[in-house]
Amino acid sequence: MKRITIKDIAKMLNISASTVSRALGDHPDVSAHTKKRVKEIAQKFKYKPNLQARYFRNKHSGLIAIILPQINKFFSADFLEGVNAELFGSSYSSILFQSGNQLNQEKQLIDYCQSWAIEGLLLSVSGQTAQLDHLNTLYDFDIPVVLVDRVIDDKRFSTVRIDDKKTSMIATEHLIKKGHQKIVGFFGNPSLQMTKQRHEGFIAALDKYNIKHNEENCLFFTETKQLEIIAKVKELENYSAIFCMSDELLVDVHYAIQSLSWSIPTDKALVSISDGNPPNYLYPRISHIKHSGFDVGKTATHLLLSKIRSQNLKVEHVKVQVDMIDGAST
Amino acid sequence: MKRITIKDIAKMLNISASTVSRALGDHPDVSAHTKKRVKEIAQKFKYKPNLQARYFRNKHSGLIAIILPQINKFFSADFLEGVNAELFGSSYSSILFQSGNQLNQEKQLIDYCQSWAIEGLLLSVSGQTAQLDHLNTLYDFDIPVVLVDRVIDDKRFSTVRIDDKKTSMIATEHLIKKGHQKIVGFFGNPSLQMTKQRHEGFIAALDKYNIKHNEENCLFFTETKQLEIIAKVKELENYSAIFCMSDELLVDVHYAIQSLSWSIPTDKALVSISDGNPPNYLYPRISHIKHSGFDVGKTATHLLLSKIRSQNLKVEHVKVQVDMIDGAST
DNA sequence: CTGTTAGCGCATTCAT
DNA sequence: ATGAATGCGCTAACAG
Repeated sequence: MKRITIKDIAKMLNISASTVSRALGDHPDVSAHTKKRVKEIAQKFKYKPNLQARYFRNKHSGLIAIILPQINKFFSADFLEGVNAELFGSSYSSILFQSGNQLNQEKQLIDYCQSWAIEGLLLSVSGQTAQLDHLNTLYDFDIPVVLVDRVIDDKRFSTVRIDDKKTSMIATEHLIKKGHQKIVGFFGNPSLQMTKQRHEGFIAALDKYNIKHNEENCLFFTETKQLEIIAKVKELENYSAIFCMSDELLVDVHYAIQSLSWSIPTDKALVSISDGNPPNYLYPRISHIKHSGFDVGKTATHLLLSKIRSQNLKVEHVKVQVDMIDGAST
Repeated sequence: MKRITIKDIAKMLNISASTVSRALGDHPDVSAHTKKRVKEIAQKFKYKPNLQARYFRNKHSGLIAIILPQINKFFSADFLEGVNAELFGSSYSSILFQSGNQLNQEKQLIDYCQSWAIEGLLLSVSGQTAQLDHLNTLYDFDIPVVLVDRVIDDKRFSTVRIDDKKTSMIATEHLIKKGHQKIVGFFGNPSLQMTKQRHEGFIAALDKYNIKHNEENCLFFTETKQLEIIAKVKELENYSAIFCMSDELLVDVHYAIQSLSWSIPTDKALVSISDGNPPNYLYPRISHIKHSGFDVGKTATHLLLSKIRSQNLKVEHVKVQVDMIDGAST
């Protein structure tokens, strides 16, 4: 069966295509009678407007693109839910891509997106991305970009994320206030700005309480390899508490602790920055700062849509609210 | 700055738009000289083809839609990775929607997708979906649909999933072979066909070994509420082993067991059908049947693309390979 | 209230 | 080897 178009309806009723278009759009100029006839036919033959054609005609694509390094289990799922929640009913749809955490793929995808005539982009940069020259064209063509979560400083683009430094500072202070002095921090890819800032916050908290530290207090993992992490955890007998900057690290550290038959929080206290999922099914519940992917997604999308709609070109840096959630791990 | 079109390039070079179009497409008829000039200008002014226009002209949208009940942490992320992996370089892009596990939203989205002139659909149905009348139009218009994971029997549509019954049978047998006779099964929404089949497999395994059972052996949870699950687990002193049909259930059951200070596998053995993630960071490692979302996504997308490209209208029911992975929980 | 015309960007005839 | 003309489906300006 063939898809029916406005023209087809027009022919059937011996009226013009524009009248059909207007009738379907409930334009006030069209008589109730005509509207009724048009809508009946439309219904009967399952007419669906062709959005590609409509948007094309109106010179806007109705598409925004999302580029993530990867669709990982923890943050991304919530993030996408947030984006979708905000997009629902907005007349915009999202096309989703993953850069595989590689800069050259990220570049390719950004090019590709532009061919799709996207009207906006939500970007979480790859671990290899150090600056944003590959967004020049988007900027030149006034296509709004909102950087999320993993961001890079660039005065041209708005960002939505948590206050990484403050967040990890709070988490670390939480441990200190519980009486811990020997604290070790687990961090991800050190080339990411997010990692740098979470690291800074960790150090700042230690400094604030005059707790001595050196390089050994901070462990970095470019890729989270469970075995490597377990090996490291084994060597932490002198520490009484562990800070994890992400869920990826948390789950492996937690596993390591359990496999060593250490108990939480007696032998090792544990705190994490997390999307809030693993802390609720790891035992005991993990004290964490909730970094809600949903909120980041929703907020970023809201901002992006407002930019698209109002040509709001003011650069904003939104810090999403975080909450400290007390578990039994500290 | 304004985006440049073929026409603009044509004007700049005082040649016709069709020549530019051909030059950009490396059509053999165009002289090397012209090609060079055209490409230089294109590069200089950052020309990007407008895919919407191109696809529109060629009467195909280049879009496939993905509709999931929700983008949950466990299965969906891997699934989307699989889809994207297969789509990469395919000249197709995906638009992603979530039905919120509600039939009316699912219907709305399917309508909406058709307005996008999608060329194919990957659908995992909502928990409320009992039959597939709302796919009639897609079927009538020859738009291929592949049902994934959560499927519904319908002779019109291909499916990609695991062999649910066999899978849970194997998992249950695994427990039985380890000497367990008192086994309880945790199941999700009982209205889903997936749940029914996993339940059947569970029962079949018990029957095969002449293990008596009744309704109390099988617990169903329409929504996975941790508290409810913990309460149930508490009552399982007479059982020596637990089967979980999904990761969602596994993590909560595991938490419950730990909170009761029962040890795994001594007090309770534990086996699950899983995407393979939680089993690796819960302690001890959980024996599970790996239900790879990635494989399902990749396979389903591959099938969908083949249907789109070759008008392959044969209905196929693909069962994705699963592996039993021995952990320390059994 | 309705019809005619035109054009969004592109690729494909059919010319030359 | 290049150009002119056409139309994909839709809507908006203009005309009546």
